[in-house]
Amino acid sequence: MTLAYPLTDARTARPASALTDAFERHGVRMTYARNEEIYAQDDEVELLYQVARGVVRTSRLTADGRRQVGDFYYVGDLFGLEPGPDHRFAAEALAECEIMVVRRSAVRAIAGDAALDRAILEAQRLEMERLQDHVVMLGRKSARERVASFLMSIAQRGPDDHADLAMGRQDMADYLGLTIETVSRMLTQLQGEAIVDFPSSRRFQIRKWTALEALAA
Amino acid sequence: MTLAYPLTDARTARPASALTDAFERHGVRMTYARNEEIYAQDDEVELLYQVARGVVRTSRLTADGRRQVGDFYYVGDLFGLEPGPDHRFAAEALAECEIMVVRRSAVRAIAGDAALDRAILEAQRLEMERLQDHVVMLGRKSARERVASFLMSIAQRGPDDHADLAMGRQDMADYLGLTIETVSRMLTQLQGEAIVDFPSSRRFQIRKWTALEALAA
DNA sequence: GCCGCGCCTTGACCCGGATCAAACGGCCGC
DNA sequence: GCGGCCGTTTGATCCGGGTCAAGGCGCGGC
Repeated sequence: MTLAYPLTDARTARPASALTDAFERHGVRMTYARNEEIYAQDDEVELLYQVARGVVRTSRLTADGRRQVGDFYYVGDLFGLEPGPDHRFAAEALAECEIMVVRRSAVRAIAGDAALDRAILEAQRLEMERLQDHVVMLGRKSARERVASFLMSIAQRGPDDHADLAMGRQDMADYLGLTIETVSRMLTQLQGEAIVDFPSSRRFQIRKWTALEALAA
Repeated sequence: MTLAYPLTDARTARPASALTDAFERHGVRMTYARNEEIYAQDDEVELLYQVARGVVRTSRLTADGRRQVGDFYYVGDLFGLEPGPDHRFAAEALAECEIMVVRRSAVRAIAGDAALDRAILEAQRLEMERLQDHVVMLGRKSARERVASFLMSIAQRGPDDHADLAMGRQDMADYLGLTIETVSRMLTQLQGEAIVDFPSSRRFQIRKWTALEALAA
């Protein structure tokens, strides 16, 4: 993802500096290569993570190899906040990433840091709301609607109407509960209707916001 | 739901008495008729609820009338724990219910009640894990697998292998992201294979646990 | 008993999305 | 510039589950 403006948490639209400070003071900066695993499914939950550069995806593999992507995390986002004793989703770097990492115990030790506390609660809230939306989407939306919702949510992150997809078609498909072919077809279809425009396969622009909004349902 | 054993929280297998006490002291007991709304989608979050009798379902309606059921809550379960300022799912009584209700502010006032705090955290953890499982199910499982998982999860609640469905086929379908006809067909199919047995439409017994487990994936 | 009403099941058909297969296109190494 | 590779698109076909339309069945009212 290209950073169009200074380091802020795009999801809360609040400066992330207080949070970032806490991570700088108490945490470690790690670098992960493309597709490298940050933590595994069933790993013990003991760390808290923040994206400093790059994009992260969480995913879960079923016994027979089907994959469901949980979510994507961008610069400033906290992740790894699962409430149970171990991770039910793995986390991987979508592209080369820098991740700030702190131990849960360190978090507890510096509890009272109001900015950090607020940020964690806020991240948990977002996590849950996105899970709820994900359930509704997977349970009740058509392929076309899922793809439209996805493009909307990406586009809403940036200030202008041009946006970059950090992930490939397979990751989109596994997030949306579809196949790669269906995702591709829906994109072609939306482009054919001049609702969106893809100058390249990873970059797009929304041409008809209202049409896309109506589809996203 | 028929109570097979004394009032305990079936999901945590811990006696619910301490929790129940807190609700008795600080809360109000309410009665709701079948299909009555306990809180609405978009209502402000201000209360905390516990099922004392009956079964509750949460659901969300899209603009064009499609419905997704979030989850079902049984005797002892806490619900209404959404972290945002307002409810994204409504809650309704599946059958006649008694619900213990306390204000969030009262909860804050008696914070430090260790049993209550633990119970709330535990309920939040369960909520999130069930959302995660729901996402994987809706994203990546076939109709047959979804129905099988659902029956498994119901059966696991009770001590014996006979179980009652508190909900009708439409509620199951809306939980599983299917239609009522598909749910019915899958049940007939599983019964045809002697994996489960339905002596009546709301009561069933699992005959081949391993087969069902394999299906539930 | 018998009717009526809700809920559930069954059947026939259709369609959206999966599957299988091939072609396309951007990008990197040479 | 030219191959080869990987990710994406496109095409043809299939099939799981949705849709539409009848029955069946249990239950309560009369």
